[in-house]
Amino acid sequence: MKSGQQFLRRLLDCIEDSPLRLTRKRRGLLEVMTSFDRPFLASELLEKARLPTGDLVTIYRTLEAFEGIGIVQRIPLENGGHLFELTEPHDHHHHFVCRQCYRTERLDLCLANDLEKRARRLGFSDITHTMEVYGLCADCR
Amino acid sequence: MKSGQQFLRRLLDCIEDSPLRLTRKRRGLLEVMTSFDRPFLASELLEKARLPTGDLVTIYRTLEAFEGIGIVQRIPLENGGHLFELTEPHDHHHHFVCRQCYRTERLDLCLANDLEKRARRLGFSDITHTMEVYGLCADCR
DNA sequence: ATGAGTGCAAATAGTTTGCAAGCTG
DNA sequence: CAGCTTGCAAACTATTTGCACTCAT
Repeated sequence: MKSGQQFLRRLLDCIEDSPLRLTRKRRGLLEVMTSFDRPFLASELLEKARLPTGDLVTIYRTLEAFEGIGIVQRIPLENGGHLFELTEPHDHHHHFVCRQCYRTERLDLCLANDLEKRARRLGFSDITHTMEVYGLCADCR
Repeated sequence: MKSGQQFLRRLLDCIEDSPLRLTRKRRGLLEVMTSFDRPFLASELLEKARLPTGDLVTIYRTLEAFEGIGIVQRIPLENGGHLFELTEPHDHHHHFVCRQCYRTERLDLCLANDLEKRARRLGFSDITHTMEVYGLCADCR
């Protein structure tokens, strides 16, 4: 529940400023996403959303579209799956993730600059990076 | 082809010092693994190994077992899959990974201490972390 | 009305599980 | 010779693709 209306408003604006179409479904999904108090699984979003109808495929495509305009960030899990997080546009950051309950804490530390510089020096382009910390949170221990 | 015989010898010793059984199959797989000049996919190992017989299941179980005693490291890929790397025992490190050809470069930078300290402060235990840099290598660009 | 978005069915990729048979210490 | 290992078949999870239909602009 990221501070409510103004946040939602900014995200809606962000979609309208993008080439994406603001459909009823997307409006609905966006609203449901703001109601989570933590990053969520695609399946959790589907479950909580079940708008008129709903399909995991649409969830994935929507998340991908939103990720493309920078309002959704993807958090890789140890098993290959992902958590998704609705964020301020292009607010890149990392997380501590409980491998049991999937609760996360924000990790304010990012080596993007250093890593990209090193990667470029090695001849890489189109550089991205991940950095996640997994553990058992106090509640799950 | 990590410097050959002495390396292989150390790994064999490592297995013998572990609770794992040193079977003919494992000996064979270990040898094939040393013949790679870069981290490999489970399927690549199967293909190159095809010892008398061979099965992906056994590849995965062997990799898991070797990972358990610290001579195999797992490199997560963007799509949820993994590369595997035969290393000196417990030689934890990270990588630059080409998302096209899967060639990797070693990344000598690890925040394990800092990250674990922060995680513990947040109440996490059994802490692990990942940090990978993905890009297109010079050859693939 | 044109093309992006959606639902349904089906496919994929990578990995895991169960169980009977084989081999190692 | 007990029990770790292996093979085979099958299941699974998360995600993707193809195609016809629908809806936003």
